[in-house]
Amino acid sequence: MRPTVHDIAATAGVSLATVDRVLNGRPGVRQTTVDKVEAAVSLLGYVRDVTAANLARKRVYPLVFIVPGGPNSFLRNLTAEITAAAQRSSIERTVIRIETVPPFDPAALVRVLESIDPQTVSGVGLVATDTDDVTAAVNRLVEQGVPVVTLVSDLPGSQRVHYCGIDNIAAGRTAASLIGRFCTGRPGKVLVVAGSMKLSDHSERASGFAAVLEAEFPELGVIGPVETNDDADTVRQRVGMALETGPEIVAIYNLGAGNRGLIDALAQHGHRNFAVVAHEVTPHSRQALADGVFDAIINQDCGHEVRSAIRVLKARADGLDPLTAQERIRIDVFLRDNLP
Amino acid sequence: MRPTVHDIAATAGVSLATVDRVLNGRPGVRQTTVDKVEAAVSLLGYVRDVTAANLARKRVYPLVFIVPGGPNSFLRNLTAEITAAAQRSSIERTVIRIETVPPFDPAALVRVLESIDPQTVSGVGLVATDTDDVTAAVNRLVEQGVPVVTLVSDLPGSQRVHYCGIDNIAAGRTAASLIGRFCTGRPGKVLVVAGSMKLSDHSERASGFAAVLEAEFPELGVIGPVETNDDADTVRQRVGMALETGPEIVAIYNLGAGNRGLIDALAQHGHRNFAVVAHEVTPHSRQALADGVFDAIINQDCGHEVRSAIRVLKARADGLDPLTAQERIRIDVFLRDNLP
DNA sequence: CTGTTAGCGCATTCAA
DNA sequence: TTGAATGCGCTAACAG
Repeated sequence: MRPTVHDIAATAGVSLATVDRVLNGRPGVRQTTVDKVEAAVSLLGYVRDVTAANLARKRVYPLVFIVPGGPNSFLRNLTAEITAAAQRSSIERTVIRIETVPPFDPAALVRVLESIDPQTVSGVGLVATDTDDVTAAVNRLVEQGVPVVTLVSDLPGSQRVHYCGIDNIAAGRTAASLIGRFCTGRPGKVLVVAGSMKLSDHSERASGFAAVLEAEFPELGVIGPVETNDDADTVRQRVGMALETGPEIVAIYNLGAGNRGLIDALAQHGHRNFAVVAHEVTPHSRQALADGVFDAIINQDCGHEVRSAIRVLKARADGLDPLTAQERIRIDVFLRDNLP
Repeated sequence: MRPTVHDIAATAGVSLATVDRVLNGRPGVRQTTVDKVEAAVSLLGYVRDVTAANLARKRVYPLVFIVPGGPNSFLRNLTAEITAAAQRSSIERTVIRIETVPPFDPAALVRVLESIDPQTVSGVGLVATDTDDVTAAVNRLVEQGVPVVTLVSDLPGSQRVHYCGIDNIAAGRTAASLIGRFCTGRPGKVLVVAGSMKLSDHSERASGFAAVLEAEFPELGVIGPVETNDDADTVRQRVGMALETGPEIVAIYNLGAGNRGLIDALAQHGHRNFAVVAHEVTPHSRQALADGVFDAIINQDCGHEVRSAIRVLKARADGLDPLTAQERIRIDVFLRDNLP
């Protein structure tokens, strides 16, 4: 039977209220009494029953998630996962609000961040654009005591308490290994397509990719990255142009969104045995993988990311830090055969 | 504010005790009263606060895990994860007992299963050998009302309530795709090494592998599977012999354990550019991947498996079924670059 | 068949 | 600076 506050009170020779004050670090207790209580705690090996505490306190965790809008399948899926989590709110004692902002608009992000009331919000998650104003706004919030986590794309220089997403440098390296192996010695160029180098996830993938390609597959060179703002039409145009004018292209790595455009361009071109690696499983990319148009998809499970973000935010709101092992988001590599 | 039992009692015009009886399906309530209460429940959209219920009931979940002993790194890691979960017992209201049995010994498994008291145990997890006696013992337990889940290796014909592990057919298919792509048209044989075809995970991997190889890479044939009982020494010997006598071997797929033996055999042989795919990240296999001896590792996260098993078992013990989406165990594909 | 009452482990008024 | 008493949402005796 694990010890309770009653046991602590008894062995320390004080009342429940005093035990509670010490446990929660509230003022108004003489140092000698504090010591007595703490002695009893460590003697009995007391650990607080968080569920009982939350019950007594009627604790709820008001959380805000800020997600870019727009047609991006992956982000829509992310939003859906947040909505699903919101549905489970009553059982998880959370109150989740989703704020949609225009994509690629740091100023809008900042505006929402600044509108957040530190008194009534116990945690914030956002898909960040890596710019100074956003970093500053995040830092301000953290300094006001509101834990902030980044989702999908990190804010490396900021005070955010956690990043819920994959290691994008490793993801880029993985893409390079796959493409290098799939080409097996055939010399040529790899066309790299990105959304925006202002997104830290995109720039990290690009650098990891280039590093491995240069070091391990010197027979392959890089064209790009060409930036498309994650717009499918732009992807289609830019890839189409590149394929026309660059007959030496043997592989394509799309490290951003807009896979639909890539698929269209490839179809128009009557694809000529390119090795193609892209990111994120969506209806389109899944079909392309099944059809053999894509050779591999690198994916992050945004359901995991959302659930992890919520766990981390709740834990930090209670002043404790969560099990990091459980919170690592994996780089999924999907071939046609292990698609879930 | 979400409704409580008090609200139900008030709108149904009955007492708390009656509400409780209806909610928990206890007998001794007139049908008309039951209806009244249920009407109130659905009217107010009541959902029970499980944490409060567990608090009041002093609920604990006594769980038994049955794991094969022996030197197998993966299984030792699995055991470690169960132990880690047991450490969190007090907070998760579980009481976890680990039973170690000799590996490849169905009779021992059956003996432990039969020793389990349905009155005092609320759930069982086991790494199963796919034999009739084990299936029968599992079915008996389930019929006695004890939920049983399989870990790592399933018992397809049984009444087990859930399987916590990867889709092994897909895993085998994935291995075949990787090996096929890595060999790129070079004809030859693939040596397939397994522990025992009595393990459903091994036999499923073998069949998935063979299917894809045959359909998509006809230039590659299969040698094996050779069975090693997951013993590293046996693996070393059998692989060594095969490499001596089979100069046409261009790739190796070890779908079982004993990677250490494989690594040794390859080293002795002065490895001649084989494509090598193995299962499970362990200290040895990780090193082999880093050294370029292995080309890919297919992995299952046994920490996830254990935590999933516990969630499922707890949920079933309470008569509810868990979110399946969250409980799917993924097939991890690790290259040198995305090793965690 | 139904209701009253006393807790589960903890937090929090309100007095002392 | 400390303690007694009440309640969070739910379950479980024990009465009626």
